[in-house]
This record gives sequence, C-alpha cells and structure tokens, in this order.
Amino acid sequence: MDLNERQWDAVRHTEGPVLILAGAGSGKTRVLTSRIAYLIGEAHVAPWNILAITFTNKAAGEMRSRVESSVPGGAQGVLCATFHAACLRILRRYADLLGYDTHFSIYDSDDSRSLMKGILKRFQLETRDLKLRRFLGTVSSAKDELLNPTEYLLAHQYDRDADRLAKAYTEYQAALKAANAMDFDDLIFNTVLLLKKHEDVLEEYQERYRYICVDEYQDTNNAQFELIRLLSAKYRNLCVVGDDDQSIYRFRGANIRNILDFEKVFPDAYVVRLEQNYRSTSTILNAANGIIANNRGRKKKTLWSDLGEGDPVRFFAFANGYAEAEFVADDVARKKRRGIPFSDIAVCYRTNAQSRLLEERFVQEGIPYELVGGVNFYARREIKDILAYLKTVDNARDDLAVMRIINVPKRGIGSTTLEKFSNYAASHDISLFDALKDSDAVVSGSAATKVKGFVSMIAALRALSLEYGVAELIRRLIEQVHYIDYLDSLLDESLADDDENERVHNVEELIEKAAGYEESTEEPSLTGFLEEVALVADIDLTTEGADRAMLMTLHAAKGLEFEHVYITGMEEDVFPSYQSCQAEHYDPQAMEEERRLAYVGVTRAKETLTLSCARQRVLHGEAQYHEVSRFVREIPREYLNLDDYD
DNA sequence: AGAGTGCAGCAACTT
DNA sequence: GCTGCACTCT
Repeated sequence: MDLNERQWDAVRHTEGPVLILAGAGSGKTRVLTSRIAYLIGEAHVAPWNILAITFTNKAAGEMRSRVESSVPGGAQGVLCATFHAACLRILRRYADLLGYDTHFSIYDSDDSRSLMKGILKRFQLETRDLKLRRFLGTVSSAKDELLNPTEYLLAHQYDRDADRLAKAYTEYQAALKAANAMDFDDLIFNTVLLLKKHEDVLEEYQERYRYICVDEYQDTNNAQFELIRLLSAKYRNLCVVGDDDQSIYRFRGANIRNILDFEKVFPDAYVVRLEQNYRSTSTILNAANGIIANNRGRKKKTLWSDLGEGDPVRFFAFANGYAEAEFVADDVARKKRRGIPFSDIAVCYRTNAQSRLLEERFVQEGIPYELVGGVNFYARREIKDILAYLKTVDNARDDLAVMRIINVPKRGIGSTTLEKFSNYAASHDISLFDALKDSDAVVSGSAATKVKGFVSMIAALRALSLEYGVAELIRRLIEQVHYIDYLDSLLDESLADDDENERVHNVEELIEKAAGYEESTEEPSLTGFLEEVALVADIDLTTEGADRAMLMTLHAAKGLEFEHVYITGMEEDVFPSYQSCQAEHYDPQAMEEERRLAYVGVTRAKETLTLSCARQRVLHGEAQYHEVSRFVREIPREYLNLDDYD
C-alpha cells in the first residue's frame, strides 16, 4: 500500500481516540480502508469487532468491497453501514424492550409529514404562523437533543408555542407507537435510549464493536455523537474522520462542534492532519482555498497538491438560464469530441429545480446523462403505493400504509366511510386495520361489503407472502388489484399512445429490485426488503459503468470526484441561496455553510472546473435578476479565466 | 357517498 | 411543474 507518512500514522495508531482531519481529496477513504485492513491483518482484531459508519449505503458498500480486496476473505464480519442502518440492526433485535414489535415499519419523511398532518388536523394545532414545517422541525430537533415530549416541554416551557408543539410531539409519538413505526430520527433516538436504559445491551454492543470508525464525522448530529460515545465508552477505540470545511448538513442538525471540539471531549485524542491533496490541480485547490478562507469558525489547514497547475477555472456569465444550459450542453459535447468520456463529467447546482433546463438541453443534443436525486425513486407515487401494500401485509398496524391503499385503485371506499373507521379505531384503541375487520359494527350495506373485500384481499396477500418471495408477491398483488390498469387510467389520453407509461416502467423496476434483493441476500424477507428500501439515498441508486454525464445537487456530490466539473447558477440568491442571504445578518452561520458547500463543489474537480451564471432566471414562475455569486469573486483572480467576467 | 375537476399555493439541501 | 384541497357533479 502506498501511503504517505501522515496517512500511515493514521493507519497505525489503532488504540484510543483518533481524530483524522482529512482535507478534500486527501485520500481519506484509502486511509480508512487501510486502517481496517491493518486492524485485521496486523493488529489481529477480529473483523466482527469492527464497526465502520459511513454517510451513504453506497460509501458503505465501497468500503466493504475495498476492505474485502485488501484482506481476502478476512473482512466478512466487518459491519460497514450508515448510522441508520447500524441502528436498525440493533433495534430489530431489541425493539421489544422499548415496547415495539420487531417488525416495526420505518416512516420516511413523506410518511412523517402525512402522520403529523393528520394530528394537526385532529387536534386543531395548526395556525397561520405555526405551520406543519415547524412542527416537524421541532420534533426532529427534539429527538436530536434526545428529549422525549415531556422533557421537551420541560426544557422549552417558556418558549412561545411550546405547549402546542409539545402536544403535537406527544400525539405524533403515540401515533407512531400505535402504528408500530419509527421515523428516521427515532432510529437513532431509540437506539440511544435502548443503550442507556439497558446496561446489558449496551455492554453487549460495547464488547462487540471494540473498534469504531466514523466517516464524514463533520456531519454527525448530537444524537449520533451520543450513540458513538456510548458504544465506544468501554474500549475507547474511536476513530473519526472528517473535514470541518465540508460540513454541509447543519440544516439537518449536523453539529460542526462535534469535530471542532473532539479534542475537548477526548483530551487524549491523537490528531492527524492530512493536507496533501491527490485529486485536484493546484489551481482548483487554490480557488477552493480562496473561497473557504472567508469563513471564520474553522480549523486552519493548508491543502496542497503536486499535480501541477492545470487550466484556470473558467467563469461564464449568460443572459438567462436557457443560454447557460445551452452552453453547458455544448461544452460537454465538445469535451466528448475531444475524447473525454461523458462519465468523467458532472454538472452540479444548488437546488434540484435547476436540473430541468439542463436536462431539456441534454436531451435535445442527445447527451446521455444520469440525474441523481430529484424525486427519489422510492418516493414516487406508484412505488409508494406498492410499498404500502407490502407494509400492510408485513405490519397491519401501519395505519398510514392502510390509509394510502384502501382506496387505491378506487374500490368505492371514500372519505366518509374512512372517517367512521378512524373514529371507531380511535375510540376502541385499535389499529385501523383491526377496525376494518369489524366492519359490521361500523357501517352497513355496500360499504361493509367493500371493506370486507379489502380485508380478505389483504389476508390473501398475507398468505401468499408466506409462500412466495417478494418479487413474486409484488407481481401477484399488482395483478390482484389491477394496478397496471389503474396506472394506465391515470395517463392523459393525449399522451398515452406516445411514450410508454413511465409509472408502469417504474413498477417493473421495483420488481427487478426485489428480485435483486432476493438474490443478494442470505435470508430474504419482506421485512428485510422494506427496510433496505426505506434507507436508500438517491446517490445509492446511481449506476456505474455507463458512459453518462452526471447531474446532481452539490449536496449529492459530496464524497465524489470527477475529472471535469461544472457548477451552474453561480448567482446571489441562488448560490448562496436566497434564505441564507436573508439570514446573513442575524445568522452568519448560514452563509458559512453555503460557503462550505461551494468549497465541497469546487474540490470535486480533478482537472477542470467551469462556473457559470445567468443574469436573468425564471424562479417560482417569474423572471428574476441576480448579481454574480460572491463565491466567484472570492476566487483569487490569478486562478480565474476572466474572459466573460464583468 | 364517492369521484372528478379546477385552482391555489408552493418549490433548500436529505438519512 | 406538482400536490393538496375545495367544490361540483353523478
């Protein structure tokens, strides 16, 4: 293994707390994998005593295969997983200690939203200046602070609206528990709770995971920090890797202090700085350094590279977004003609909405591309419908799932009938599905018949689920409910003959994914499939190998690298975003986070970096005019090609 | 009682 | 451009 001096240092220092400050492109993944290989091969640590936490499933998979190839056959037992996946593993074994059934469902953000919406309606908690968003945000940050509803109220009793927020939090948790479901934050929160309440469980996992590595440590939140603190408390072999300059998830509760204060919490921490960059030209690196130097709260470091100067960073200003998109597409095509594969190229932007113009232009010019993000595959309506059927089969207490599919496709069970059943369920303290089973007690006549039909259909599917695998179950259920006909009926007739129905295509893809899951998993199960599906990120779904340019947000680009990178929309109020520009005066942190995002974007590029802006752009349906982004101006002029600047 | 239609309101980043 | 909701029609 060819590692530099510092990297070796980080690899060999296996015992005790270690902080690796790894600048962008400094070979941190290589260090982490080498370290794990070293633990197994040289320090003779058993693979199953190692836990490696990564940010995405994709990163976890890459790490697993890289460890596997450097320690052939020896890396089997290493657990490489995201925080959420690692917690899920623990909870599937011990959730009963917290009063959940181990088949609990996982609610994604959409599910959380619907659930909360229902609660706000039922208890009339929503007002003009206290909206759904704030309720959800409050619950999420309460869980991050590890406060249950009672503790939350106690800690925030003098805050405005605290009583209503606490009420919503209480009811929301009660509803989740009744539905035998956990949201994303619960996965962490409940694991911490479990470990704190049950010393024997804590001890089991402390013994198990004697060596813990955490990647992208700058993006951990408070609850996640508490989790690893607990797990590593006994053996104290905690190695965290991160770069405070790349902390870009503050909005989601990431606490940059976790990395900045690591040495305060672990005074005996061994600190390694990786400052040699193996990715970018010095020009690109200097541009990045010029930008990030404007931030105040950061650990000083100086990245350097010996990969040569390379080309200057290019900046182009266009009259509008169309011209910008046209340029990017043309320029990508030009690169291709010069022999550069599309797959070496990424186009990044601040918000997903910006992808549309680019996509249109790429399609026109016949440039193959892959869009990362946008509407998550698993968030699409047709996919959520099928998954709701599966969830209902797997966990009948999941009211939200039942609610979603009871009248999809239409089977004549409308809102009035549903309301009766909801009330019946609430007053008898049973799940919606159990209420449906009591249909005669709630409604009569045709409504009762329809409900009975639904209940027996689910029962039949449940029987099928014991007999068949997930893929076959899906095939049979869509046939049973005539789901494809339903999807076709959704299409506008004018469009119908043209393209084939994309939703149908998505459903077929889901079946393929289910089949893939069954092949790649030792003991496939419906629960297992549902959880795999619940925790995937957009970036996990990207396909490698195809020669396509990548289109993605700057957030999604984190951890990736490309020979040629374009960043579009370099405009004030776009990037930096409108919100952060507004907040600038009372919350300088917001602007610093935008700047870190710019730093992340710039440092993705290996050979060339192209920035662009549009003087005029249509946002929210109206034309807006913007100045050139401050981040462009922060790049020292000597590294910038100024042909079209000013 | 349920289904279909039109329109307002909204649109950061994401496990 | 999309979703959720209120209103009207069957």
